[in-house]
Amino acid sequence: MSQNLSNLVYFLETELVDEISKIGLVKHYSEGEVIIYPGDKIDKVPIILNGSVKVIRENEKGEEILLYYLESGDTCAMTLQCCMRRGTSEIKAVVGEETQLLFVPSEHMEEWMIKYRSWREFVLGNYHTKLNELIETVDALAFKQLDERLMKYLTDKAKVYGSLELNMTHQQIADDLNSSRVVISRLLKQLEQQELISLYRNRIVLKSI
DNA sequence: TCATTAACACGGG
DNA sequence: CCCGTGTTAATGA
Repeated sequence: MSQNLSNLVYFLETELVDEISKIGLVKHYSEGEVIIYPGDKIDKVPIILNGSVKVIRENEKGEEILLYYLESGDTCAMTLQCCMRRGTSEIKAVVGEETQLLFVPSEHMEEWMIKYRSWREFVLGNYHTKLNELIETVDALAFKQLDERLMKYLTDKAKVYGSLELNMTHQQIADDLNSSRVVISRLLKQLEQQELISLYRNRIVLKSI
């Protein structure tokens, strides 16, 4: 396990990796499982060993928007921030595909931030990339038309799964983008005519990322 | 004007 | 067959 982690986050000090492997707890999740609900008390920091996790913001009506994905070697910036303040979660975390998470009790966070330069870099690096992804998402929501959002959604998915081939229905996409299937079907058809994608039943193939 | 809802036919798996 | 897909018409924001 510690081997697994040090491969993902190669610059962590060996001393730190030892410490993590001593107190860390590995948990396995399958697709669709909810790891964190809004309002949950956070006392552990997750690090993604493999798979992918969707970080989702929910309003009071239960409507959702996808903030960003977490992938191997990522930690959740939102959760970390919760841990440091000993707060509750503002977000929901759902497993995208089969995932292994490494949990580290949050009481070590402050100490590690001071003690380990590599941990600081790891955390700040993650903050940086996730904040940028969040800005991209905000841009897409605020400024882009649905067709551009759809294309971003498809390429994001392709990146997360590491494949140009996506197995999902138009309805699922419509749900994720808070739209209707009619619109998604029409836009996908347009993208196909622009030769950006190919459409099949339950399957969409991107020409490139 | 453009999205959503409902309705319907087609056909792939 | 079942349901995902492609379209259309009516309605609403």
